[in-house]
Amino acid sequence: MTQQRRAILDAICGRGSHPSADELYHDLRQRLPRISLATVYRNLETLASSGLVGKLEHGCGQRRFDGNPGPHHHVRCVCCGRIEDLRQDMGVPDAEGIGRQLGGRYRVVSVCVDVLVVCPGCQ
Amino acid sequence: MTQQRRAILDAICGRGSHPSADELYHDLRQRLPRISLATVYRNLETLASSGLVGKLEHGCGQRRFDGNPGPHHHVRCVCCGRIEDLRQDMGVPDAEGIGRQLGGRYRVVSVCVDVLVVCPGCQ
DNA sequence: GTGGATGCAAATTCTTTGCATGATA
DNA sequence: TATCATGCAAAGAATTTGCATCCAC
Repeated sequence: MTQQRRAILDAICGRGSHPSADELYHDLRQRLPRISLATVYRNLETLASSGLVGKLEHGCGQRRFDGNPGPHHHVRCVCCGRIEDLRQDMGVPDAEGIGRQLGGRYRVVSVCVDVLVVCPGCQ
Repeated sequence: MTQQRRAILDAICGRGSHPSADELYHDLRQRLPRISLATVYRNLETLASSGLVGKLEHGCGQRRFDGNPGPHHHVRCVCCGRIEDLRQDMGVPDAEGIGRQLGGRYRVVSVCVDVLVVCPGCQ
């Protein structure tokens, strides 16, 4: 756990939002002016594969990361691109429930729900 | 509706899978050797915005397109990357149901569910 | 000291755009 | 004929990789 990796983890958890690698990079440079974008990408990948952060592939061209690695869903505004966590499960079955419905041939890793909306600010 | 656009629509509907722009491009060159990748991208965008095909942003780095534009969910294998349609709704509330639960402040456009699995072939 | 992590730059990959030409209605 | 679509090539954007150096254990 290098100071860069810790700073990246702090930055992503401290934000509470769903930043892109580039946004994190610009934030981090205030604390660590010599940090490189490659380090941000490499550490996000490392942190994601060890389950400490989540990776969102739903964006328009650019990947977002999530300081909350637990299972939860997202609301994404199709106008401004902002992503928010969905607190309740909204009645969506969890991985086990979906797995049962699929009949056991698949091992279900996770269930990702993305609710595309026009948010109040964009209407 | 040019012959290129029709060929692209045929190719994506005829496949039944969820090809990337590049896969479609290579398929199409057998019929239209002079077609360009830019034309494929432009037409997929056009077809998607007129609702004739679906766009999947969930892939790893590369966008996939869907010949079935209606609302339905997907199963994606985290090993081989294959995407399949999920026929049943699996008990997931539809856009209206989610909209009600969100309390009316958001206009819900669609609900995308991605079930990440290890498929039978990859286990 | 050793192995993994870093910074930098270059390379890759996917996608979009500019522009002259060609096809369509 | 006027308009929109195409092919080609170049540009752009996001991400990854090669490599020498540096840091943590």
